[in-house]
Amino acid sequence: MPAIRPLAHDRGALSGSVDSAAEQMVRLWARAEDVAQGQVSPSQLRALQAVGAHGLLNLNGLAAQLGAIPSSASRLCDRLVAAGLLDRRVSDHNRREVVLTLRPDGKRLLAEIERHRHATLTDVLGAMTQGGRTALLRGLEEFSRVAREIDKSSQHSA
Amino acid sequence: MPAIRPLAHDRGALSGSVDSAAEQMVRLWARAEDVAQGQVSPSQLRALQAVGAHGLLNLNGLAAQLGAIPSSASRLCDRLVAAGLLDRRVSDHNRREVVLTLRPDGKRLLAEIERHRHATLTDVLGAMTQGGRTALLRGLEEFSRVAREIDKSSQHSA
DNA sequence: TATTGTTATACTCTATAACTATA
DNA sequence: TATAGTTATAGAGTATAACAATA
Repeated sequence: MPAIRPLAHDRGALSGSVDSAAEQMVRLWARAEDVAQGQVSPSQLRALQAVGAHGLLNLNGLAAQLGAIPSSASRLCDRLVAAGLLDRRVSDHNRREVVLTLRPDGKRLLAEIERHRHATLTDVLGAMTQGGRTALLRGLEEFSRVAREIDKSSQHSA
Repeated sequence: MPAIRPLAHDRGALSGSVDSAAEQMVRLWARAEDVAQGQVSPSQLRALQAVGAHGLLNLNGLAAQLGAIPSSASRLCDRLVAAGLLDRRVSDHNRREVVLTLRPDGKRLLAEIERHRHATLTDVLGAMTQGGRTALLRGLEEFSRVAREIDKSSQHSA
């Protein structure tokens, strides 16, 4: 705790501005997933995204990614398999384990969301000034780098 | 559709960079709500946030804010009232309507999340360079302004 | 008759606990 | 015995449909 923090007040005000401005970005980000509405539930989508991000997962791994327990993940997979979006088969190396992979329709769904998110973002960026775009990119890149570092060090202390 | 878009490729690449950088910000934003885990479910939290943002709401209004139907909102309110976070009373002006307001514990919960979000954001901003902070603020403010405009005009066409 | 909510009913999501199969 | 998953069972979230109360 430094004895003198002359910028503390300004920094608090700045984070308030960033906070409210970031809200719009968060909203836009989340709305891309609306294209999956009617096809899969939010939970099912998170499961597909977890499998998509990790390539191969077993059931405990999926549960860990979702912050859920294996039985919940198992039920989720039941429905995703029934919907033809996910493949669940016994591992070649350990017959206790299952291996979860995306089926083509599952991959298509994730790609569709990503495409939609990218298109919306491109629209907004295209309507911004060149200086605004440059500033946003610079600011976000430093932000995400610093946030990752802080995240890492706080996990060590937890 | 303009005939010539020389910047189309660059713009697409830029939105990809912004996309991945923004992901970290979205994650940080969402994590603030983890402080409510164990107290209320995500759905209940969204309901509290909707009431908090609008001050007064009737049940149809809440359902509209949640993108749900009145019966679902009614059940949500049952549990929030039982938990002492929400107040549901008959309107003075129209005895068909109910008026939903936050109880002190409900307000405290939302304030706690906001405080946590603000603190995390302040930590990250404090670890950034002055130039990075300025760029981020400028970029986000223009982004959110433009995104709101596009949102508004797309609602008109929908 | 139209509007505002609530209540049955049913399906999904989730957790706990008990179970099977494999190592 | 420990590990990986699955299957009862139960509570919460949600929608449809039927209902009561008010305007």
